[in-house]
Amino acid sequence: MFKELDPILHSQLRLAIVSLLVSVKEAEFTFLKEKTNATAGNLSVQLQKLKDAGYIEIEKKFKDNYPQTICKITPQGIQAFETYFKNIQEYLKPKK
Amino acid sequence: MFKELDPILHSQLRLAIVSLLVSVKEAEFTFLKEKTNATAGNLSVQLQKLKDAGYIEIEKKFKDNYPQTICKITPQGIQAFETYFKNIQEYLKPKK
DNA sequence: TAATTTTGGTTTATATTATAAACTACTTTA
DNA sequence: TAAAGTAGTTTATAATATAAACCAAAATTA
Repeated sequence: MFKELDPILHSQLRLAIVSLLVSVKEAEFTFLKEKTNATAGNLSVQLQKLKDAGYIEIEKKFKDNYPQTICKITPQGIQAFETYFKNIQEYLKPKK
Repeated sequence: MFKELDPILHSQLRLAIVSLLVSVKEAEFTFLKEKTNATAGNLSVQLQKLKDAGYIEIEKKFKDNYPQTICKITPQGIQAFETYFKNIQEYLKPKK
């Protein structure tokens, strides 16, 4: 009845990150930080976990002399998000 | 943009419990255990947390000589579930 | 130009959570 | 009366989330 909710995605901040990335396809660290209201430390840790899970790619560059971290969702990440979406519906809709 | 997800409800097992209780209004411990596939220990702990939060009421009786734990959702619990439902939509729908 | 602040992060320490394992208390069955 | 089953609770541990502290370079200010 209740399917397992992917623990990587069932986290407020990581879900917000992935939610943003599925739409924009590419985002800077600072953009994600602003949109999610996360602290930099927390964001850094959670991005690393999403990367370790293969759900996002992280590219580090320099822009205007400053370090810049670019994040992109992977096909795996999209798939995981869609599955999470499907599975949580069961928890949200009233049972009969 | 992203609203806070009530940490009491943003837990796979507690969300499943509340999801069941909003529909049935009253359920036994053993019923919840079956439906959620939780271990008894985990279920016991999470029910206590939901009770501490004021989201459910727990009544302990005896039935056929055995202890029986009956759980009911409270108005606060229903309210919290509805709010959680609303808030998580933002995380689930694609951003524009 | 030396000190201070800002930017864009990472690492680490801690508090909170989730969970399983162990335990309790009682009942039924053999 | 010993063993197994029912219906839980308590406790110990592992996993998570998060903030605080830290780092390095760039920019600003004095």
